[in-house]
Amino acid sequence: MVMRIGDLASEAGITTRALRFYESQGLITAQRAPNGYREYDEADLRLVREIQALQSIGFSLDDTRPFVDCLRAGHDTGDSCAESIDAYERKLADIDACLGVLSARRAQVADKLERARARLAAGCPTTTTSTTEQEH
Amino acid sequence: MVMRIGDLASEAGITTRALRFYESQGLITAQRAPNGYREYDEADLRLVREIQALQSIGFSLDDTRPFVDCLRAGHDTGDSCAESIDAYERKLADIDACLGVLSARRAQVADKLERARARLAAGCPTTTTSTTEQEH
DNA sequence: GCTTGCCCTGACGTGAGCGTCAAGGTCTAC
DNA sequence: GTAGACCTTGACGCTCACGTCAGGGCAAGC
Repeated sequence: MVMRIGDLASEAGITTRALRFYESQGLITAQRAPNGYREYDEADLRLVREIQALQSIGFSLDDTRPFVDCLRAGHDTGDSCAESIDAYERKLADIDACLGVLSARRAQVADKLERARARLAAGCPTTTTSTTEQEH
Repeated sequence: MVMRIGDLASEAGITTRALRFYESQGLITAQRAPNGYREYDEADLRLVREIQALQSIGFSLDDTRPFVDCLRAGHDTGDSCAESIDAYERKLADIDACLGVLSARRAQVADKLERARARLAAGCPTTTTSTTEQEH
């Protein structure tokens, strides 16, 4: 089942521009028809779907490389290779690090918000003009 | 205490380029000496410190605007104004949304990792060549 | 006068993942 | 033969917060 770039794009729910970009990044390749048109098959569709699935859970295109390589090496799933497992672990570590940073930030922002609200509720003066002037 | 851009930069632990950028974004302003040099005072240092503090907890430069405006309006702290409180709340919501997405991703990646490992440990064939061939 | 060190503006580069022209070739149907 | 739908490459645009030149002015010490 030979597809042209537009066919593959609509099958995968992606743009042709994205497909050409993946090719420029070495993630996918294409046969060429005599007229220069790119030609793809189901294996390519699988690759693109793998890329999409990984992207949707936070993988960058570069992160998907081991999975793509694994599939292209003939494995049934992109994560049947040790490199893919490693990539999962690294991503998990990245996410955990990110979660840690975000949680810390959340706490700081929540704290600042609470204090600011408290000051507001207490009617604290927000400008340091002299008190005697204010009472005049 | 008049400072030139290099002085303010080293006081704030920032680059002169960053200061000029803040100015280009309308966050800070500077007096000009007759020779064209920018001149700053302690109030400007406060502004920059506020910007830095907010940046460090995840605020974009644009997000810091209400705080900067609040300080410039004469308030003692950048978060003495209602707009700043709003900004805190929006940021908190952003962070929570981000935390939600990240947690979901974490779960998905962890799940995929676990399954992939299980397949590996179970010695599942990773390529679908015919079984008879494999047993030959 | 010359070096040194500060300052100025303007403008391009960075990274990610494409979007969006521009200018053209190809194939099919009418 | 021509309209329309597809394809090609190339190149700039976008976000963000600056980094990093390039090319030049200003001020002080020797």
